[in-house]
Parts: sequence; structure tokens; C-alpha cells
Amino acid sequence: MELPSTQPQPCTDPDCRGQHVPAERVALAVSLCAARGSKLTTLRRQVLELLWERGRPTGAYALIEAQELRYHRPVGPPTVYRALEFLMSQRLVSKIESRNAYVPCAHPERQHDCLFFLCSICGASTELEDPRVVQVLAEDAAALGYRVDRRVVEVEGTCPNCVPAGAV
Amino acid sequence: MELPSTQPQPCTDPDCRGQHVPAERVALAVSLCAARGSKLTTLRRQVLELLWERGRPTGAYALIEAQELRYHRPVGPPTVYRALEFLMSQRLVSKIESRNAYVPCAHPERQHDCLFFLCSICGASTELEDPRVVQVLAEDAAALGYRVDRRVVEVEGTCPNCVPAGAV
DNA sequence: GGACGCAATGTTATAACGTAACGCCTTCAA
DNA sequence: TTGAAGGCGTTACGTTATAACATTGCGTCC
Repeated sequence: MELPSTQPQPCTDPDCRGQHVPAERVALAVSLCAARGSKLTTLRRQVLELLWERGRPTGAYALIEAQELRYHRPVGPPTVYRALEFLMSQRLVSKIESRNAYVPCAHPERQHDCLFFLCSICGASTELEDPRVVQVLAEDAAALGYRVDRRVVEVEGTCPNCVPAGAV
Repeated sequence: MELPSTQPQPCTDPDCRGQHVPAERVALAVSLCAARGSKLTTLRRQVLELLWERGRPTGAYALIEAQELRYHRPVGPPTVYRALEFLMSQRLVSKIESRNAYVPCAHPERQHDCLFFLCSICGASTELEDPRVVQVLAEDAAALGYRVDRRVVEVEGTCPNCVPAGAV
């Protein structure tokens, strides 16, 4: 049996195997922010809800449209970007740099940088936590003399649903 | 002694310890493209030269200005983006997704995806090759059923020159 | 030579992403 | 009650990237 810290953790919550019901995730965010004393306002919560409901990396301007449709509350770009900035500061959301898009974080209760696997066909993203990546990058950073603030790890490819069975 | 493939390779060329003279790197690109039968035109070569001379991640619009200044050849955005697209297809250049900027690749003769360490203070970037990262991400991708096309690994932090001696 | 085909580049316009600056409103504490 | 701070609205603009179409240059085939 290996140490937990040497194994990847696709989703360590026993009750969550991809079953990230938006309402539950938002409720978790509400309680987290309450505990932290950070203000998850209505607008910020709505943006988070929209990201969960979308289920895939979503651009800021798509969120603006969605906000109007879903909540009948028209918002400008600065408003949405400010909400995203807050949500990222709370680790409730991550930016997918290679797409200029945003995704909700499955497990904001754990402070970590995630890996993201992105399907270039269907657009889906899968979040993963793997301490080995963190470890290796930390070693490399130390060898180079770098201090690490943030990790961006995005793997683009084809997800299981989009890979024809048996194909390379 | 460990296997080579398990060690990071900051720069395995014996003659290159950061001594990437632009002219030499461009000459390498010329011979590589000749060998591959791909057309490194004057414009494409100039863009590559500019990237080497800049020595740090550079945005497309900065390249447009530099092209005008350095070669007295005004170019439009599509032209520069096409040149970058070609250079990336040849692995002569990588895009730094977290900055919307482009860097020349130190060792295009080796087909690989690199890690990049980025200094948020001075803007410098350091390219690194580490098979361990490739290996770990491949394992994670396999576990998730993903086929991997491209890896984006960018570590943001503070470089040795910008970290005050002894600081965290 | 000249007509064709094709790749590369030029040109115009616009899409997509992101932010600066300023003002109003609410909240909360002194 | 008033002043400070944070959150949001609004306008305008800056930055990054691409669509669509025109033009150029160059090799090939007749």
C-alpha cells in the first residue's frame, strides 16, 4: 500500500464521483465563505451557480449572457470579471488559461492547484488533484531557484466519451 | 546513478548553459526546417529572431511593433499570428498561455512539450524539460481515459534574480 | 512564354477578452 | 450622522485574436 500523498486523487470525496450537483456545490461555497468571513454576495453566488450549471469551461462573456437569461439581471463585463476575481481568490473557481474560460472547483475546501484535462472535441474539462505533479514541479523549481506562487497545468486531448472505442 | 529519463533536464546540450545566442538558434531553425521540408520564410525567420532577441515572453502586438522597428517591414496582426502558428507547428516557438505571449523553444530538435517557469517580477521565463512530468500526466490521463495531445505546464513565481537572498 | 495552381502574405474589418476610471449605494462603526 | 470601505453599475477603452477576401510570388505544365 502506497502512501496517500503519492497517489493521484481524481476525487477523494466518497460521495462525489462526478456527482457534483450544482446546488450542493453552491451550498458548500456558501458555508465555506461564511466560515472564512468572505462575502459571497448574491451576484457572486449566481455566477458560481451558472458555472456549475454549465458543466464546462465558460468564458466571461458567455456568463454575461447566461446571467441575463437565467436571472434577468443584466451585468457588464467589469461586474462579471470582479465576481470571477473574487471566486478565484476563494479558490471556488479556476481559470483555464488555454481557453480564456472559467470552471468551478470541485473541492474548494482543500486548498490546492489542480490539473485540468480538457477535451478538444466536446469541450469538457476534468479536474484532478495529483500530489506527484506538485512534488515534481516543486523539485524543479527548487533546482532552478524559483519560488512557486501558482501552477497552471492543462492537458489538452480527447476525453473517453469522444475517443472512439479502441482508437489510439 | 539514476536513469536519464527520471531526471529533469534543464538544458542537456553541453554547449548551451543558457548561452542561446539568437543567431545560432535561428541557424538551427533554418537547418531543421530545411531537413523537414518546411518553409521558414523570411518573415517567419524574422519573427523567430525577434523572439530570441527579446529574451522573454513577448506578445503578438509587441512583435508587430518590433518587426516594424527592426526590419522596417510593417505587418498586420493576421500576418504575425500566421507566422507564430507556423513556428509553433514546427515547435520552434511555444505559447505561454497564462500571459498570451510567445517564447522561442531552446531545443526544437527534440520533440517535446516543455515546462515553463515564469517570474512575475521581471517577466523572465525558463524552459525546462522533465520527463517525470510527462510520465505522471500520462498516467493520470490514462486513468481518466484521456488521449493526450498537448501539455500546458506553467509555473508562476519568482526567479532567483528577483528573490531577495535568504527570503522565502 | 503564358496560363494555371498553390502557398504565403497583405488588408480590412470585426470578434473576443479584459480593464481603467468614476459614481452611486449600502453597510457598519465611530 | 457622518465618514470610510466595499460592492456594484456604467462608460469607455485597451488588448488579443481571427474571419474574409485580395494580392503577390513562384513553380509547373502545356
